Amino acid sequence: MRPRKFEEDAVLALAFDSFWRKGVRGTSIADIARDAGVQRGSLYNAYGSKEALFLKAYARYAADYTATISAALATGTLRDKLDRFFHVAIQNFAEGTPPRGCPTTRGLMELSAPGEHGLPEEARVVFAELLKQVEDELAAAFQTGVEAGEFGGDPRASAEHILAVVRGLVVIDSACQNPDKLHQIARHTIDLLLSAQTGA
Amino acid sequence: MRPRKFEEDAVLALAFDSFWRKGVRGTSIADIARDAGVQRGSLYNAYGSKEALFLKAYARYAADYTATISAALATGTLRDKLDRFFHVAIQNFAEGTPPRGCPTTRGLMELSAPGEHGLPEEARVVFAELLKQVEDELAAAFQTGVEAGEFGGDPRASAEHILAVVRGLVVIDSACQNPDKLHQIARHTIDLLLSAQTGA
DNA sequence: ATACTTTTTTGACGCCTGGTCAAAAACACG
DNA sequence: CGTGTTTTTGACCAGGCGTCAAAAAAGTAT
Repeated sequence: MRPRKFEEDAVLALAFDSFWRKGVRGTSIADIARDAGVQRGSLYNAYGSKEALFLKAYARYAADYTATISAALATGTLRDKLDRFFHVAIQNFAEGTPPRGCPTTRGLMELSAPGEHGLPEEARVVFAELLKQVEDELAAAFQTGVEAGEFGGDPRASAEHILAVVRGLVVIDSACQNPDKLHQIARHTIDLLLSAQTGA
Repeated sequence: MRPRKFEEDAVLALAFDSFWRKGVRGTSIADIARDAGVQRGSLYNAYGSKEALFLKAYARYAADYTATISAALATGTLRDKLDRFFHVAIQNFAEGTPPRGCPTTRGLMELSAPGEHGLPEEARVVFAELLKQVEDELAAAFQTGVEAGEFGGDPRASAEHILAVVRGLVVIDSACQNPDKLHQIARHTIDLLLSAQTGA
């Protein structure tokens, strides 16, 4: 056996940074190879394809992201949790100049029809799992709120609602580049959910 | 002068269909040229670049789309309007097998940083205009609702909220391919907005 | 130590894509 | 019927993904 000459984790981090900023289709293997000081062929030998490399790099990101979300939903009142949730979610994609955007959302829009060239079905599953996990954690937070008498609505429906709004914020930010507006919408969403169904 | 040999409108329609299904980066000029029975060079002569061709094709789509939205918001109670709005919006991107997705949302995620290769800043402006127009029409519908005593919330904030949810539905659909879930979320959103702030 | 095995690395190759360009062809107009 | 303008055409380039066979490097067994 011969060991890898390059730092696998460093390459993955570096590659994902580019995928994050420019999308999968927008980044070339040659870019990654140059930045990493590695030959293109080595990357193909190690990962097989650009899409496979992306999936491996995305797994690292997903673990980080869900950990951050979990932390935001760990303690405090339901309102505290939702405030922090929106804060970290918005920060994740609205950060940087220009903002990096959301790799999950961008990835979902880069999915290709079967047979076409692009992100494979496998990627859809991975993206869907991340969304599901976030939704589940939100639902759990609402459920806790119900049990604590803070909330009277449907936990599942509310979680789905929040998830939709957050995904929408990603898209809206790409169009209008105005973080304040995002936070306004987030605030309004929280008020709507908490005020409407506190007594039910 | 020598007139164009190809039907400009037919080429634009054909091109946009491909952009819609596969994204701008995912469609090649060669594909469009082959489908249209036109030489690649002719397209470059007529439009200058793939991005410019997309922008021209997108303008046709945008006019159609906003007309559809306007029609949905034209008559009936506020609830009727919102029901129809979500219906046509969801139909627009969830139709087809596989669903075509939303060209505006996909386009926003294909925007490239200045200097990079991809959809230019000009495209962002066009996308933002479409979103703004939809938001304005929604706000007007809410405003009418306020004047008719059907609604007691903030028209602008409510319009922004709806817009965010719809954009989110596009993304969620890409991940989970379940139109029923989309309509559930839409229904929940409408109920939330209308029930919470009817009396205020 | 030396040879063998296994894996990685390397660099050349093929094919596709966006884009350019100059020459040829087609049309309108005087 | 010529003239001039525009479109069309086809060759060309750079850069992108992916492949492959040969070379190099390391572990392992003798």
